[in-house]
Amino acid sequence: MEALPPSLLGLTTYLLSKTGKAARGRLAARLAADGLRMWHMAVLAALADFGPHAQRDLSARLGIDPSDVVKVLDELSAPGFVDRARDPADRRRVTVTITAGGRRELTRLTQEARAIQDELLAPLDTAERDQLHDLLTRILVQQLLSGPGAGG
Amino acid sequence: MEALPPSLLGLTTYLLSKTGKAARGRLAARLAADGLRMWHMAVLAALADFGPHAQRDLSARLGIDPSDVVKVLDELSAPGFVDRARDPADRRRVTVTITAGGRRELTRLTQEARAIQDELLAPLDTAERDQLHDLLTRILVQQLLSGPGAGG
DNA sequence: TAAAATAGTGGGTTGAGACCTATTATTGGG
DNA sequence: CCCAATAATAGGTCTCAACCCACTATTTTA
Repeated sequence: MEALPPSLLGLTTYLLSKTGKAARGRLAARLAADGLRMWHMAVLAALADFGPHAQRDLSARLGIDPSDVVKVLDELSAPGFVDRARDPADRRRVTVTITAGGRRELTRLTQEARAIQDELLAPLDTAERDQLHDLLTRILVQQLLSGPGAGG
Repeated sequence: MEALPPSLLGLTTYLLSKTGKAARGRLAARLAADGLRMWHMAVLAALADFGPHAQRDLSARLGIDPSDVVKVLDELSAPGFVDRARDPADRRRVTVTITAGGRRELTRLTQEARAIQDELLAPLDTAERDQLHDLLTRILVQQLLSGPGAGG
């Protein structure tokens, strides 16, 4: 087994990048089996957790370009995972709502994500998994604060 | 501040993917300032840590396609970071060696990677950073064993 | 009520990364 | 000595993600 360069393995940045890629890759593979990608799951999750959104609000919440939201929703509404309805109060807006089928799909995807997670985190015991989750959460929170809307 | 969906934040897979992307993104940005990408740094690190390689060996060690190695080396030899010399013992092979300039560049890149790391891991204390590094290392090691050359 | 701003949409571009094939030079086995 | 395998190389393809601009419909504002 050819070893990877210690210069790289010593960098947490590199480890994060590499394990993150593995996580993303596995998740993406499962999503692809349903013809979906990452953003599809994120949009379903946002709609399930926070209720109906105008497309613009989905864009803002998830940090995805408005024109890309359109495309993702096109693909989510085709199999009936979301409903798009013109907002009668402001007819420029389209209110997006998750359907029962969409919720079922999200549940399925979430279960599969947990299965992937169990494989990925196999070398860690429960306490270590919680620890990892906590550390990553704190990093991400800081990212969100210092990143896009910094200084608020 | 619009919150991200808890459905996603509860998945370690998602956190890994997200923080990994942040790490990769920041590192890539610094590399891009020197006209380099991830693989350039990985190749320099491999050459610095393990000495000269035939291109095929670089390909095997880093898990990068042989034809992509060619392109990366083209770009590393232009600024003089590596030397390519035909192997006299087997004239099909090209022995790639890192130059003094290449080592200097790698040192610079590594320092910048550590600076990025300090920003990224700012919310964690030293013990927590070590802990994170350890957890990620164990995940990655398992990845490498169960992944490409599994069952050896 | 005319002009400016906003929401959604369609149709692109770009860059990275992974992968694939054909070609040339060289080596080693039959 | 001929053939198969190997090393490097050139020149592609494909997907994903992240943008960006132009256009239409609608609402808000001055």
